[in-house]
Amino acid sequence: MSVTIKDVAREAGVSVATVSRVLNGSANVSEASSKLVHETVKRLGYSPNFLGRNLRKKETNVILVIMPTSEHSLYGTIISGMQEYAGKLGYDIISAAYNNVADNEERQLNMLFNRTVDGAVLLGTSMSAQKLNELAQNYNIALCCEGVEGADVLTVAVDDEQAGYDAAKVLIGLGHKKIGLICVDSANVSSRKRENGYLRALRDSGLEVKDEYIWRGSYEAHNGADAMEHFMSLDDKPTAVFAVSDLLAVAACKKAQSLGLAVGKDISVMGFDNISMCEMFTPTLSTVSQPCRKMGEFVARKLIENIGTDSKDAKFYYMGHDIILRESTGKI
Amino acid sequence: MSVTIKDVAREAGVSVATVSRVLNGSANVSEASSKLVHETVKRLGYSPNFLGRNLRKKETNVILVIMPTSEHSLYGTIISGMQEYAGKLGYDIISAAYNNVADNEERQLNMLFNRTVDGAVLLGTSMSAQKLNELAQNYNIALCCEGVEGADVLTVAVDDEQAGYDAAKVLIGLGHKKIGLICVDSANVSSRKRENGYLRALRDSGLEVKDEYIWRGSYEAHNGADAMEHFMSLDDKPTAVFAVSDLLAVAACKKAQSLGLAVGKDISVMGFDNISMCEMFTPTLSTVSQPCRKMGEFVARKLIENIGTDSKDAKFYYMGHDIILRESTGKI
DNA sequence: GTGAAAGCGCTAACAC
DNA sequence: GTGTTAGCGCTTTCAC
Repeated sequence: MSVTIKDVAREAGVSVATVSRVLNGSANVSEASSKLVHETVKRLGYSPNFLGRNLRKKETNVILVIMPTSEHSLYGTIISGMQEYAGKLGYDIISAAYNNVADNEERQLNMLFNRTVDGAVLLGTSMSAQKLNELAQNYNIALCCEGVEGADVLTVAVDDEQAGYDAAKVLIGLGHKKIGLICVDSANVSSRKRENGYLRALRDSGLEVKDEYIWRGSYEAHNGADAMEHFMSLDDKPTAVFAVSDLLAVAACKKAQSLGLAVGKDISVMGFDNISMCEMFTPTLSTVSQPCRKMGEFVARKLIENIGTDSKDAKFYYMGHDIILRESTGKI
Repeated sequence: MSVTIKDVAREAGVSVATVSRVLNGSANVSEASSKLVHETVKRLGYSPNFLGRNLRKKETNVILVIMPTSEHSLYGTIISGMQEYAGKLGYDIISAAYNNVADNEERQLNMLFNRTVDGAVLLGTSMSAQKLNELAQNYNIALCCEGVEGADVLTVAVDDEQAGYDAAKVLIGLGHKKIGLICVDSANVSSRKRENGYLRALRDSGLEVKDEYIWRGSYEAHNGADAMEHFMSLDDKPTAVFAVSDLLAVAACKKAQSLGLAVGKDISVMGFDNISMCEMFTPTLSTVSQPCRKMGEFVARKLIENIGTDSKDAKFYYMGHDIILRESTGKI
C-alpha cells in the first residue's frame, strides 16, 4: 500500500538519489530524468514520507500553537494570521488547546522536545518565567498575546498598560469621574497591566482611586455579572465600567439591563478584545481591539527567523491597539 | 545539544536496546537497569526523537482535525471532546483551519499522505464524495458535524433533518402558523437537511409552504439581517423564524429589534448550535443544541478503532440533539 | 548528470 | 535479562 522513494526509483529506472533530487528541485538533474520521475511519481501516487525526510533533515517545517482554550475566537484569528505568513515560507501551523490544564500544556510541549515541530507559539501559558527561560535556551518558542514577567523570551503583544490607560482616558473624556474596573486576579499579567493603566489614567486626571470600584475575579462570564451587581449596590455608584475582556463586559451589561439600567446612557461599559459578539450585542459594545491577524503574522515571522539562526531574538514587541467606540459608552 | 538514545546507552553503560525497552515499558528488563536508565535519562535531559520512533513504528499516535474555520466555538468544543477520549489512549490531537480555502485543506491533508498523522477528522470539507471515498480507501478519515452525501466514510453528526423537523414543530406547537426559514445555499448538506426537516414539519401539520418564507444566503451574519428585513417587508409576515445557525439567528433578531419588534413576543426566533452567545444576547436565544463534546469523543473512538484494524467502519452515526427554549421564542 | 552508500534516531527480531 | 544488528524512508556526500 505504501509506496516509497525506492519504488519510484525502480519503476523509473533511476537511483533514489535522482528521485530525491527531482523532488527537492535540485539543480543538477537532466530534463529527461526530471520528466520521467515526475511521471512515475504521479503514476504510482507517491507521496514522500516526511518522517524519513524530517529525521534526515532535522527539521519539520511545522510550528505548533499552544493555547489555553480553543473556544476563544481571538486565538483563531491570530492563528489565521500566522498561517498567512508562515504558509508562504513553506511552514505549516498546527494547534492544540490545553483547556487551562497545566498537565495538558506540558504534554503538548512534548512535540517540541520530541522534534515533531520546529518551534512553538504560546498564546498564554501556565508556566513560570523560569521554566520558560530554560525552555527558550534549547528550543524555539515565542509568547503571543500574553507576556510573562521576567521571561526572557520572544514576545508579541499589545501594550496592555497603555491600552488600559487609553480605555480609561476615553471614559474620562466622556465626562465620567467614577469608573469601575472588572479585572481578574493579579497572577494574570495582561489583566494586571490593564489595571495599572487604568490606575495611571485616574491619577493622571486627578480622580480618586476607590477600592470598591475594583472587582477581581476570573474570566468567566458570571464574574462580570457579579461585578456589576456589586457596583450597583454601592451608595456612590460608578457611572462607567471598564472590563478586561468582552465576555466580562457583556455579562456586566446584561446584569445592568436586568437591573433596569440603559447601558450607554445610565451606565457606560467598555470591554477588551473586540470579539464578534461586540457587534451583535445590544447595545453594541465599545472595546479595545487587538490587531490579532497582524500579531499572528509578526510572531510567525520572528519565530521563523529564530529557527533559522543561532542568535535568538528574545525581545518584547508591542503591537498597536485601537479603542473602538460603539453604543455601550456615552457622555455623562 | 540534541541527546540521543545512544548517548543515554553509553552513559548508562547498557545497550540502546535496553534503553528502548525501559522507555517503552517492556517486561524483560531488570529492576537495576531500569532504575539506571531512568536516572541517566533524567540527568542528560533526554527526550526520545519521535521522528525516529514513528518512522520505525509506522505510526504517530497523532490525529489531525481539519476545520473550515477556527473562529467557530462549536469546533473548539468538539476538539476538546476528542482530546478527552484520545488522550487516554495516548493519542494527541492537533488541528488546522483551512479558512474556507480548498487549497489549504488539500495542503493540510498532506499530513495524512506524508504519514505525519495516523488519521484525520474533517469538521466540514470542501471535497466531493468521490474524492472522500478515494481518500478513505487508503487513509483513516472521518467526517464530524457535517456529512457529505454519497460519501462512504465514517461520519458522526446529529440528524439534521430530524433536528430541523423538531425545531419547526416546537414553533408550531407554540401556535405559529407562518414560519420563515433562514438557510444557506443547498450545496451545504446540513443546511439542506434542516430545511427538509422544516418542510416536513410544515406539511405534517397541514401548513402551507411559501417560497417567500424561505431565504437562502450564506453563513455570514449580514445574511440573517437581510432575511429578517425581507420577511418584514412582506404583506403577510411570518410570526416565527428558524435559522440554521445561531449567528444568523442573532443577526435576524437584531434586525427585528431595529425595526421596532420585540423578539420573543412580536416575532419568535430559533437558532441552531447553542453557541455561548445564545445566553448573552438579549433576549436569550432559543436554539437546537448539538452534543459537541460527545460527538468529539465518539468520533475519536471510532476513528482510533479504524486505525487499529483492517475492516474500516464507514457508518453514519447519528447523535441526539436538544431543543433549548429561551426568551426569543414565545406563544403567539 | 548520476549512482552508491552512509546515516538521521529509533524499535524489534534474533541470538545468547 | 541483555546486546547486536537490520532497517524504517529519506537526503546528501562523495566518487565517477
